[in-house]
Amino acid sequence: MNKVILAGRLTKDPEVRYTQTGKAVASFTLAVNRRFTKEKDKQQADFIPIVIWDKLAEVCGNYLVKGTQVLIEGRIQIRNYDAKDGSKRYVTEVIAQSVEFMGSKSTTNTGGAVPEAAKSFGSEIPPDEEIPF
Amino acid sequence: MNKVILAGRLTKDPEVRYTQTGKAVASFTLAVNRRFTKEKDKQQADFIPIVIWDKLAEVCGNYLVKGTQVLIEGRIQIRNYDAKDGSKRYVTEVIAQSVEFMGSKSTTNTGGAVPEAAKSFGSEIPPDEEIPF
Amino acid sequence: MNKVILAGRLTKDPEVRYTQTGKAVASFTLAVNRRFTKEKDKQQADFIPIVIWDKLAEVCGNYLVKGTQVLIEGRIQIRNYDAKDGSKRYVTEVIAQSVEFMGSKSTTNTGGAVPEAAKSFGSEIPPDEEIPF
Amino acid sequence: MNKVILAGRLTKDPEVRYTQTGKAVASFTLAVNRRFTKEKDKQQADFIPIVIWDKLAEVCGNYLVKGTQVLIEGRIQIRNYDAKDGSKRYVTEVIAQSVEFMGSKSTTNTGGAVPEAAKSFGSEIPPDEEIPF
DNA sequence: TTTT
DNA sequence: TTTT
Repeated sequence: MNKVILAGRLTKDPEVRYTQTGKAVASFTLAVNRRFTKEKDKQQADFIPIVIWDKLAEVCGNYLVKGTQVLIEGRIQIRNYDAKDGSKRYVTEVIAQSVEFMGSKSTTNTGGAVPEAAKSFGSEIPPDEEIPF
Repeated sequence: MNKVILAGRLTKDPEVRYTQTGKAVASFTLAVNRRFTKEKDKQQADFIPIVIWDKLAEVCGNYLVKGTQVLIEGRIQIRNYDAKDGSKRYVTEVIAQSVEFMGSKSTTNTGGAVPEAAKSFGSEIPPDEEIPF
Repeated sequence: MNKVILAGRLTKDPEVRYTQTGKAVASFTLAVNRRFTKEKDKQQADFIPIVIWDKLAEVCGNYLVKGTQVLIEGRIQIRNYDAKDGSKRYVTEVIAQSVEFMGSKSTTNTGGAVPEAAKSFGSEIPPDEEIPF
Repeated sequence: MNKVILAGRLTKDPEVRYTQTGKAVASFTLAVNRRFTKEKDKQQADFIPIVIWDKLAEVCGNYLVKGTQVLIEGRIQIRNYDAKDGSKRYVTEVIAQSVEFMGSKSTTNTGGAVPEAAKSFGSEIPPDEEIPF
């Protein structure tokens, strides 16, 4: 079990790229506000890198923009790469498995509204069926 | 581990009552929309009974109203009681441990805004401290 | 968002049935212990009805037995049916979307071990791929 | 909302230190195995840094050892520090809010068993009370 | 019995 | 750098 649930806002428009095999990958940083701790604690936030694959990446690229409020479900993943100085470096990202829009209508690139059908995606639920007992 | 996370809207204003020992208990039903399943599937929802105790109950009584969009964290609890016909009956409720307001400004009873300090409560986070290594 | 995570033990072997269209449905009750509350509080538990569909239902039917310890991810669903006395009755169930075996080797029906490949199922993760940036 | 749930095993004994103000902080790395992806994919895991504060830190220091299987609930936190070369570096950690032991009895340092009362801690649940309606 |  |  490796499960993450985050509510926050995009700090910038998503970037969408493609792997050599043609898979879409979207990425952005999510600002997740911390709970107030009484004192005026200058509204702290964690800035968490989000990565999204495939069709979900494309939908996000089309509908999310800087400031959009989303509810993300995913998992933590740690990637390593070699720094220029030869040392091994680690990046921690949340791989999103589903993304839900939340209330607040932020400005969108297109000025348009999000179609009802695109408000929630990534883990469809099968239609209700009679349970045979 | 018994953990529940729900995003939805109150189907009515919360009811707040008090136990004989003076503890506050709030309750309401949360409408949680299901994911679309392609077909026009007439916007299905689950209507989930929520129960909240103590100070959190009072805050909810003060700020939440019918239609408010919230993000709830809690646990499933099964209570049993004796029906009038003598049989044992079970109720399943979600005991909320924390409640967060979400974007969409629905009409409020008071017409007033939710104070910033009341937007999220139930599991405060201690201020950041230096980790000693 | 309608997400549930439960850790507990089956109170009996799963029952597997089939819908008229041939879909498998497994069901069982999960005993989820509550957190101790200091006093000897006689080890309380919630007994939560679990429902599982399709291939996952069959795997569960094959490997889970009374006493097996599992970690379940799913969603709350409320079903209604008509009682014999004509009134409407509601049942709350957790629809499991993934099931993970946990440590404790309980007795199994077959006396055999759970094959490594069956220890966790319901939400496979694609193999790691280079992120193109 | 910033919620993480992880099941995995400690890759080493926890380290417990103290801040200048005397608060305990425990830390260790949790190995969280990924879901199989069919192929023999050489049992991949994510190695996730866990940080625990206060009393919970001390309990963990006393009972957890390398190999212990645990279920952790917490939140993602990003800390920044200045590298020796003057650049800003970021560390991502999971701050654990509750820890539950899981089945598998791994070898312990002490050779002793975990007392029942220490099996789960960090988010106690109040004893059941009559709901006044 | 239900929310948007 | 890593657990079973």
